[in-house]
Amino acid sequence: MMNITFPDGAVRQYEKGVTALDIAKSISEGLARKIIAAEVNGEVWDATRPIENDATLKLLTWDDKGGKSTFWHSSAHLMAESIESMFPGVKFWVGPAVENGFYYDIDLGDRHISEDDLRKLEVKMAELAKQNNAYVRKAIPKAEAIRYFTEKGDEYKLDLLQGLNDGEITFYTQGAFTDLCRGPHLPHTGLIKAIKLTNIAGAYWKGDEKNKQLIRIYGVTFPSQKQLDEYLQMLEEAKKRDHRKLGKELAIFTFDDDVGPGLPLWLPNGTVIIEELEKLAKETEEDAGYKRVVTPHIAKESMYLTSGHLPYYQDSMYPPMELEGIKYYLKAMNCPHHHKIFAAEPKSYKDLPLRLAEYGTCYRYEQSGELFGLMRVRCLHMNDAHIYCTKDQFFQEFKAVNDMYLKYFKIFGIDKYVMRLSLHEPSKLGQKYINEPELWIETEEMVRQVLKETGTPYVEVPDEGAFYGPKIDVQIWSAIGREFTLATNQVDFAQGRRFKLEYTNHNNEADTPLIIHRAPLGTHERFIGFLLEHYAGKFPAWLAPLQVKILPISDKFMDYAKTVLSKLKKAGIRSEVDDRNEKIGKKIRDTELMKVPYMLVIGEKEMNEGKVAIRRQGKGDLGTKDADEFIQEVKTEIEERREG
RNA sequence: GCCGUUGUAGCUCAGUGGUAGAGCACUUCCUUGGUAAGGAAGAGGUCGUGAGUUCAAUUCUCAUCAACGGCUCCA
Repeated sequence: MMNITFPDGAVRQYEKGVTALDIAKSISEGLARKIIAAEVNGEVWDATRPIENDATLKLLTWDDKGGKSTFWHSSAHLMAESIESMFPGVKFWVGPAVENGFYYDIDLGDRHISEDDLRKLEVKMAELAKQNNAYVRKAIPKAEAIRYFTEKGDEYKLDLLQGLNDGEITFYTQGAFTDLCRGPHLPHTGLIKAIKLTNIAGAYWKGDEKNKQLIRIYGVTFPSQKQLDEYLQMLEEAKKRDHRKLGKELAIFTFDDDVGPGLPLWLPNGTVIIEELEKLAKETEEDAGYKRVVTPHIAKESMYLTSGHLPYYQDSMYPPMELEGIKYYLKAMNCPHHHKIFAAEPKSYKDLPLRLAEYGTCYRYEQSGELFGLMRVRCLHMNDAHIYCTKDQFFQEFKAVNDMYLKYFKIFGIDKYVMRLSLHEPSKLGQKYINEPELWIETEEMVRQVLKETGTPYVEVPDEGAFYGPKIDVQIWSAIGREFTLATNQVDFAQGRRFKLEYTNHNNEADTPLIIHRAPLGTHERFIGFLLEHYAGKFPAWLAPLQVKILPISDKFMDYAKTVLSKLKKAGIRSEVDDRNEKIGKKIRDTELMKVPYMLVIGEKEMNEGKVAIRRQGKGDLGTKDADEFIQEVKTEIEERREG
């Protein structure tokens, strides 16, 4: 007998060789039917794998994270089985579970696969699932495994085997399909009740674009049709707040074929938002001791050679224009221009920290397939600034930037993000990263200290730094689940030297400043794209393109409506009168759909009493108020940038 | 850039080898109506672009451009 300890601390005795599924059955049949896998001593195991020694045990169902990923990984095997039956002789790479489902990477040889094939595969999978085939685990000696896949002619699995040690290799078989796999898996295929293959994509082998491209098929499965339906419903809901859809509906931005891909045109409504954001940035930066500067959109090649950007960035810069033998590039970043401003006049330690800010327009030639609405564009307006400081000032300055981030996030109510400390990768010094090993380690530690001492939660990620230093990125997710960097705060110990930036220190010696690059509001493009989704288009009054819409019940009240309008305008509130010949219900509906924060319904009663009937978007009728009182309240709400 | 899908009116989308339709939006008229769609009439498209097959192409084929879903990449 052996002791099995459960999550609640209870200990029960079982025969050696018992499985988690047996244990579940001993508790209840209902539970046993739901078991997907088990955590044995903290490791996820097959529910059907015998337990031979004392262990802690947690039974995993669909509701556990480990349960879902096991379910989806097993689904990937089931999909592979149906693919192999439809396309005999295909070769498989890997088929992991992902955040929402699973995929399998496949080499189809010369064959093609279409959306229609996915529907056929779904049918085949459902048919195979119904056979309730067990997933059978088998330990295999390495030599035998190599023999198996050599006979099968599958070089991908042989490549995988190279990295594995003899004694740790297992095969899993369900039905007619056998795969090299660490597991774990479901007890049997019958648990997979609802199947949706979502899309076909190309994926480079081992994620390297120099390698052959495999076909990746994504899918998602559930233990019941109801859960699949709910999931698909949720995806539909998410699409409703996609910034590309809202951007069109609310007339925020547009693209035009003649202007070019990735070059957004900001419509009047979007421009209002841009200007409000710039106003916020300018106020905040003024308070924080920044100086504003303005720089040209182009510069000579020599500057980007000095900065070192050219060898790293050339592929994502628009090609140069050449005049009189000199190459000019559209700027892809503002830093070098700002460095030149620093260098324009001799500096003393008394001038530091020097903080230069600009909403800089940059152009980056992103690959066509990478463009994505406003989130990934080729023309961007960056909330940029560079802080030049001494090493002694660094902590204070970096912390102040961090505080500015948090202040902004509070204003916008941004709470779903991850701060990511991006570090260098020592093996790539001199290639992806500037070859200054000591400085990397030193500055990375300083940044880490700021995060720790300010109690900012963060994750560390190697091999994500900028080429000139470590950085903190703020990661967010779009409505459809794609991850983006919203804002960035970077250390730069390289460009100061490259540009020979110097200041005279206390000892009358020349010294090189440290540089902080920071963009708390990222770019207008990505930030507004994010805000559209964050607010689902319902901007707080201070950001709303139109803040108040006056809705006269009939044109008899038009004169009074115009009186109210002129008062609103005088108070600096963006407002309009709906003077269309429509019924009030229609005017309200249209204004609600345009997500205007305040509607003023005006009829005979309001006109006679000098009042306005207030309706708040999404909240309905708020009753009547004296017109002047309403104006004062809205004005305050806007000035305080309240969320509403 | 690569793999896959799509491209019809301002928007959302039907449809067809014999040069096109709906709803909303728009214009005009009727209606002056109190908190999410009043009624009628009208106007609007060389069916993304270029070539090919055909007596005939928006429809079939190819190329190209753009968008979308991924990969790679990134603020």
